Amino acid sequence: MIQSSVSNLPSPADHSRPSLFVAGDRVAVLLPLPVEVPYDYVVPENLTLSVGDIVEVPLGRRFEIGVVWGLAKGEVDPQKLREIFQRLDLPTLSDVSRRFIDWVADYNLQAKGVILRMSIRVAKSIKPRPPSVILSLVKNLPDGLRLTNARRNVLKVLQSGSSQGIAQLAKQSAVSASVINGLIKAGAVRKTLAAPEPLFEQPDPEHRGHILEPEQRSAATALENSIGQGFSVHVLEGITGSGKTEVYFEAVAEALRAGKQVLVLLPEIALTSQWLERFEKRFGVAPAVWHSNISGAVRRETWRAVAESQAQVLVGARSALFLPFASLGLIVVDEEHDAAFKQEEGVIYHARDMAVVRSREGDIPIILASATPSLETIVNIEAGRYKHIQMSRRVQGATIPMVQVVDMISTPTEKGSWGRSWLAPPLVEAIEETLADENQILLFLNRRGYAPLTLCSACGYRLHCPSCTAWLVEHRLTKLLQCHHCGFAAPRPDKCSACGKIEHFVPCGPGIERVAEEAAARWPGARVVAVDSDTLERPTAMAALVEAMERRHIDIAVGTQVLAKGHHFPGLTLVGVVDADLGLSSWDLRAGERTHQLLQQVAGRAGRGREPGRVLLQTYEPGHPVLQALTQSDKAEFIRHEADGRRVLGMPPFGRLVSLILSSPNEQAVLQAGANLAKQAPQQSDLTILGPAPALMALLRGRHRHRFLIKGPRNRRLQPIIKAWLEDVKVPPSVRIQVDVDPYSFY
DNA sequence: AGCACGCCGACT
DNA sequence: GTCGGCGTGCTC
Repeated sequence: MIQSSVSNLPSPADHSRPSLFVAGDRVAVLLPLPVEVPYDYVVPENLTLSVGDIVEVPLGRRFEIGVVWGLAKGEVDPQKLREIFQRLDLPTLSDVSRRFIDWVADYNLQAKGVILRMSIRVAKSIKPRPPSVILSLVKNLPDGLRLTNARRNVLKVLQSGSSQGIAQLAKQSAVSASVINGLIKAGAVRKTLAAPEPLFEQPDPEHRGHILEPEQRSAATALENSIGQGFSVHVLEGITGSGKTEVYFEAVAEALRAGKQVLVLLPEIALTSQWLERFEKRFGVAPAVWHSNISGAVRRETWRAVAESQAQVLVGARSALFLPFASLGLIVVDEEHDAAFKQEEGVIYHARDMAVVRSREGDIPIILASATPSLETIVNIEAGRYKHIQMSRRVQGATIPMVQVVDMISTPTEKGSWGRSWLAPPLVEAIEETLADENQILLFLNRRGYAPLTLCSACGYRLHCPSCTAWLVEHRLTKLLQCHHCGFAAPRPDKCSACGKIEHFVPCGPGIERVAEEAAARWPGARVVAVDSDTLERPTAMAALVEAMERRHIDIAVGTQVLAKGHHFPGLTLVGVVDADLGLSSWDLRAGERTHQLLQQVAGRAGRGREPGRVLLQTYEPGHPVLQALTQSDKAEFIRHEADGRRVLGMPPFGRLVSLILSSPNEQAVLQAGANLAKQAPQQSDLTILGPAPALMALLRGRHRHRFLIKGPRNRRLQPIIKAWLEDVKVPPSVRIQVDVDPYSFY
């Protein structure tokens, strides 16, 4: 849906103006702060700057880094102008990067500085990397050199070749650094400086070509041919197990041959050790990696390596899109349908859509890969804006799993010694057969913890979060009731605060811990694990789990979507979806589409090895179009149904939405602000404005929330209208207004 | 984002 | 009487 807005936006600013600035010039410097516009500064004596240079400037009583954005407009009181302090020895931000930042800020109605911050946040703490020190023996030892034992040791080590770094040589010769410094001073050892060692090894496009099947080969060729040919969007659609990754690796290889950098975006959750292993197998070395968990030093070196073209391939989560690539030649967005690409907090943007914009600004190809492309993407294919490559065969003879619906109305669960059951007889039977065959089982339930709700059996009081509109979820692992929205956690109270009864709280509904409890009770010999984001907190936990699965140390894994994405377990032949209806009821225009994608993905975990796979979906609505589409494998019909529904309502991708969320700890202030905005709401016949209304999550982290939803036709830019509206209305600063362009979640 | 300025509650 | 809480507003 980005495409249409791309075409009717003004073309990027003309950069033909002079790009060198000398002493006395006034330049605009964009700071990585919540500022809408660049600030003006004066270029000092002895400094020449170009657009994109990273500089340090005085701001108030401190210093801040910023980027030269262009010539100053000259509207600022000359009294206020201050001099740029210095140019930093960092790579210049490219024209493309700067245009991209401008575009993203405009489109998402965010302050430019905030977008810049995502690009250069780490630059602040980067010191120039010290050159590497090379120590070597001089040809003729100086006369009168006093040779001690320690000195002899050092010379002996150096005789076998030069050495790097004083500390290292000292260690090798078993002496202290002062001995080496003494030898340098005496002229026996020569110290030379060289360029720092590159930290990122170059991936080799010819390292080990994958043998592709004919369908994969022709897909790969189409992608390879797009490299170097300017902007294009290819959608690589292939069912799970069809080998999409190996296919787009060939496009990556082609970009490397052309000397270009490649960015691969994955949803955070799919960025796994298995993916990295596949990359290393194909290219000989690991790629550079970028996500929210990488630590300071690695982060800084990676940033620099990307900006200096040292790192040729970078794989990362959505924030990697804003890295200042010096010579980007290809972007791949894998699992493009995944809602995790939508950043929901702080700076709100959709990484897949912005990636398309980044490609267009850089005039390079982009590949969107998925087994279940989003409706937005499908509509773009049908309109001819995106090229479509389809793969419909699983590689290496693996078959497509058989999907079967378990109707929970006609085959209800039966009680057992462990209490209520969550597994209906047909699923129980399938599990027993699978256990007997010594194969593995995945029970999928997208609910963390033990029980999603706890209530008082005496009065019906439900335990809820004190600062959010949400139930507290019981976690037996930690023995705490937790709020999944704000992090509130407390032990279960003994006494009901409503009726005063003691010990009357009962868990309601299943989470993965509870299903695992049942499985362990039913099949005492089976090895059962429960896996959700809580149990995978340590970074090594996932790798350990994958290994345990591969070595068949686990029979039944009960897990949330952390288990459903990006993994390949050869021994897994049965997938049981405990509650296929979860997610269908929530009021969210993409609920059906998302559930379909998620279930398809889960189903794809089954039967990726030699044995055929089987999928059972427990549901109370066996006739629902989402489930019909899965059992009859009639995706096209489902998509048509989904598209028709949205077209009729003028919903995305056939219309545009912007959501405004007003929030404050003070409910009165929110109501007042909502009323003020409503009074001034733009009145245009083709716009629909809904609200203000309490948000679904009316209280979140102690803030009261009300929202507006603005709906307009697809060919209409809503941003200028919203911008004018928000500038018109004064809202007390205690009320925060979050603008969400193309909203995905509606809480 | 920082940082100062400002206006109201408990302290050496 | 001041110290300091964080609400508010500004930084070229």
